[in-house]
Amino acid sequence: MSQTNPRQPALRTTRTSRATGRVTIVDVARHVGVSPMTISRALKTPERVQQELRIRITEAIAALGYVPNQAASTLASARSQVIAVLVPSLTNSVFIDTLSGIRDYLEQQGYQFLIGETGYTRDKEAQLIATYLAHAPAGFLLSSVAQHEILRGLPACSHLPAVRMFDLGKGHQEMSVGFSQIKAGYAVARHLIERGYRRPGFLAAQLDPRVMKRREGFRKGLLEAGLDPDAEVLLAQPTKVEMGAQLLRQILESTPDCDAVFCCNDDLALGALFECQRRGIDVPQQMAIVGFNDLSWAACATPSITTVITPRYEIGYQAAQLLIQTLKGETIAKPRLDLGFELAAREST
Amino acid sequence: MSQTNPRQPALRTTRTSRATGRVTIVDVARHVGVSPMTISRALKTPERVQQELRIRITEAIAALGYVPNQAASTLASARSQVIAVLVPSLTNSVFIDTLSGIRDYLEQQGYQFLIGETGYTRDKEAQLIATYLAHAPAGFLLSSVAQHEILRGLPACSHLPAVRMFDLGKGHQEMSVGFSQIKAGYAVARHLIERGYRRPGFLAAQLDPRVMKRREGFRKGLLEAGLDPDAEVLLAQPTKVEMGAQLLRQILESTPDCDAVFCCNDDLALGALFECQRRGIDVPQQMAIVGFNDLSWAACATPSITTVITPRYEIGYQAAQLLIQTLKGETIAKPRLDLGFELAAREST
DNA sequence: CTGAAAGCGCTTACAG
DNA sequence: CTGAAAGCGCTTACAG
Repeated sequence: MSQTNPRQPALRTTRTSRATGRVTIVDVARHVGVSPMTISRALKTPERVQQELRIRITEAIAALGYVPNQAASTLASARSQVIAVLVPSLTNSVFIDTLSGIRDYLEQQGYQFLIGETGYTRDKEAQLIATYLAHAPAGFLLSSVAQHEILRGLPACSHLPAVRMFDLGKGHQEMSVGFSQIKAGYAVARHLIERGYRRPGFLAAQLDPRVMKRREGFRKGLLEAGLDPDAEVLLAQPTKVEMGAQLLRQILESTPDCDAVFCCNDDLALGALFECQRRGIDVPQQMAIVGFNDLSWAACATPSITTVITPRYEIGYQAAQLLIQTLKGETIAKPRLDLGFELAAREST
Repeated sequence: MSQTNPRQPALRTTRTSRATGRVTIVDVARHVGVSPMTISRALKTPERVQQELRIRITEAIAALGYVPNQAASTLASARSQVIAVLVPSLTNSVFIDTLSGIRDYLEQQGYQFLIGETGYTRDKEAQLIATYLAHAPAGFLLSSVAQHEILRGLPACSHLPAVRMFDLGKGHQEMSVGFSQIKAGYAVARHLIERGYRRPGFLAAQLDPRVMKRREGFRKGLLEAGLDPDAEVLLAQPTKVEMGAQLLRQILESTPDCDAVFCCNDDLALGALFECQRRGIDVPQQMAIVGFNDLSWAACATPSITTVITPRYEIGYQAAQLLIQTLKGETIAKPRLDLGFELAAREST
């Protein structure tokens, strides 16, 4: 250990005992003839390195096939380039679009992301957050209030930035990107009322808080118009197309004079449409159908399905943007982004 | 620096200069009164730590709220707990089920995964593989031949285990989990022929290698039966429901006597069904429709859609299992897992 | 603009 | 079964 000759064989042996064989920043530095620190700078803050040197470093990196070791970087800087994203469900295509938005923004910023599926349960959410903490994520993109609460309750991550997606936060304390679920439900009620339907029902599965807010807005609209809001069938099970058929059968039994249904998502709407076709119920003459989200089939179904177009991709993109801006220490003008929604009136109503 | 008194303030300052405030393995060790090494063992190989000690350590970890630092672990061991998964598309629900399978297995094994969307282009695949290398993934789960080639071409990861999903490898050199796309296409042809259709067409978008293999099998079946295999419309664009309608219109123009269509996936089949309904073409009397994958709507459409049930979840689960077994150094009995498929004959044929 | 030193929090490889 | 030493490959915090 007291030997100082760099060519000393014993030293080499010692250095090699745990060698991984990977090309490191030290190899690049040696190749160029500068210190490792300069390589690090050329990578992170190129403007602080002489241009001529920068070019030689870039060439050396390519020549040696150097790939930075993220683990070393994360350990040394106590900051990772990983964002933890928590969504209730991957099976639900709704969140896939949001993930695409997140990915597109994070990719261009050099960040990676870890996707956690919470399955709509609080235990699972808490467990996932704990797991992800071990990866020292730079921040969180969440999609429920519960997640926010859990995160803030953990001392280890009370400082980590988080953005809530899909619904809007109360005030400016938490960042959020989404739209008003209540207003969307209300808009659907208004649409049906204006088209003259007098006995609209509500069909829902997977009763997460957002679905319940849509219901709240829908009921409000019906009540305001003097209509009975209690024609509804709610099931806690996971949503799938087939369940739309089942829910339609159920509401037809409990409310035989039901003339329109607001399905809490397009999968259910599709199932309801198929069930109407199967029973020879004419849509929209005998039964109007409204979906939610504008998934790919809504516009091209026969008849085309009236639905609420939601800015899913944008929610992901802008939530990611908000998070990265926060990480960079930029000031956030609007920590609460209402991206709105649009009701697409089609043949099914 | 030569000071040895542990309470020496200057030393504390030095130690604190880059302190992250996180609870580390050293804190836990101090709390229990053992060396950090013992804590590490209690976590990784508990059977090598005295039971009484193990319990005290577990308690200390809970009391202090210790979360292991993955970056440090990865750096020290040169092995991460991250698996890189590359799929062509997230929008396609087909891969979502596979991701669920992957997640379920990896989660129980304590692994995380990074998802990359290759978008069916080779450049993107190469770029993603390079990015993921920086995270020192323990292995790869891939879904195309090109990915395998790229990976094996990079010296940095020629040693990393990889499993190919969806189709089967040639020999035993690479690990693969999937089924024969050619046989599946062939089975669809046989089914249509047996039901008496004489002019079946093939509709496809997103012409990836797997789609082309289905086509190959389908054509083989038609040729064997003495039928003309050239009634087909192929589009390179990404697949979506609406395109099914468009493809049906096109084949009706190019092949007016077409009496059945094999759509390369269920999205296209749904769009084709809607188009038939729109035009008043009776399914299956005037036009039979076959899809692929058995997505949720196929069974409950009106009429229900004949399709090929593919073991998507299982493919993900077993591919992950194969990979982890390899990482653990276990011997792999069957590196090439044919999980098969099943043709579900329904009302649309 | 560039570099020498120290440290991030673990695990490896030995010793005992 | 337990521990002291060294090292993984970067970045921080200073110096110059």
